[in-house]
Amino acid sequence: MARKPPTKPRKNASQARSRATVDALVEATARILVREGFEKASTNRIAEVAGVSVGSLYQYFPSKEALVAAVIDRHNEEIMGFVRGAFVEVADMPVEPAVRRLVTVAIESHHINPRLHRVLDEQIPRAGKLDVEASNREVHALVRSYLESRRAELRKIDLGLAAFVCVSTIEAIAHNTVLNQAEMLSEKMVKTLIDETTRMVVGFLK
Amino acid sequence: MARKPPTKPRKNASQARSRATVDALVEATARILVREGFEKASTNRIAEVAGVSVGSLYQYFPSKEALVAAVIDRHNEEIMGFVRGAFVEVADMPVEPAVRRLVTVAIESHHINPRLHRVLDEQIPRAGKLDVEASNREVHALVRSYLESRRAELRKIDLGLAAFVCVSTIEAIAHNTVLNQAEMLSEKMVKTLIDETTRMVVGFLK
DNA sequence: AGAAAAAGCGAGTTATCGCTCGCATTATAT
DNA sequence: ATATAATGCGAGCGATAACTCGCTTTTTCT
Repeated sequence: MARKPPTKPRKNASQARSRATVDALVEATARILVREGFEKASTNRIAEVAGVSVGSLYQYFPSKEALVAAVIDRHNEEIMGFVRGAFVEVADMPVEPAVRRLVTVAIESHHINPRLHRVLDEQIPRAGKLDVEASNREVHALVRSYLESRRAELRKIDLGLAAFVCVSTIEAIAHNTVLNQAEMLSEKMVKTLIDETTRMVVGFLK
Repeated sequence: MARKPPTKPRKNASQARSRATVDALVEATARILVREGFEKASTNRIAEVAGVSVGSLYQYFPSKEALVAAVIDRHNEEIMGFVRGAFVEVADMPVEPAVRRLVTVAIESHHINPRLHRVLDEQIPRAGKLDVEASNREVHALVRSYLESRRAELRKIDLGLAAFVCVSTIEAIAHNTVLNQAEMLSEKMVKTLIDETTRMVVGFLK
């Protein structure tokens, strides 16, 4: 008897239907954030929408913040999936088409879940925002290493600085395009915008 | 007798020491945001730090949000003061030095109260963020009208689009420079960054 | 000086919300 | 079958925070 000490510190991994519970909780949180806003996302409400009890919620998430962080993480990973794929695609391309592709992907990736993206951007008090910062660093590193591989095509410039400028620029334009300009963007406008952004960045690098 | 109906709807203008009270409240809010963070900025605490009572607070501000909005407004107006000045300076300059000046001002303006700027950016759930949006529109209009006045120097390009790209780019680089890269920036690095950003934007426009 | 209005006060009300805890149900192991 | 662990439940506790209200103090006006 007494195989093991019951080990119940809090927030354990899962191995069956508990997975479903965790998923339901994260999904419910995302839905509430989108449909009712951050303020309405109380733990009781989240549990209710997820169809589980508050008690269950606290078995898997030590705090409300952890839950929101999980939503952010999930969304972030979706986007990073796209982005990493783009860098693989682009690895052997010359600068101009590569930049064009990356700009396009930056804009597309903001379309994954724009309503959630907006809420996360505008309403969530990201204290440490460790995840986002990690993604930023990763993107920076990816850009930098691509630029290194194409150094021959580029003018003399510090690659760290170049990567910083490229990432900031492309991200900002993609972000503002999708979130600020509402969704009233014609296909053609977007095409023009991609052309112009590409032109600017390529002109800067060469 | 009965000169006027007592008119006490809430949140009236002021005409004496009440100005001081209002100022103290806004200032206290800003200080708490910077020193203790958004979560600690309760109305009771704000009143305490301002040296007034909660009751007085609610005579001038109908809600906590109104107070935070006032802080945002004040900070925004400080920055917009700089920015408007820059556009006056720049009005008769050719594109290259004008862009250089605007990039410099964008970076400088993030140095006005960086700690507050960071808190407002990271911790404040800006619901409508009407003020910020208004500032954005104003900056966009200023850039656009400058570009119009220099149309002869520019390549053929839609000026609205050009303004959008310029504003997004310069703002993002300034923002990331001051807030993300910590404050570990040498004078020389900043100079290089201004050079490179100017080069990119000017190259894009011409 | 005296009255009325403006400004200020702060204990208390009300409500919400994060989170716990003891117990019930379901799955796994022997 | 029965013990043991895993999962789930939800009423309720404790804390906190936004905001009110009746009252006092200060200023303004005549």
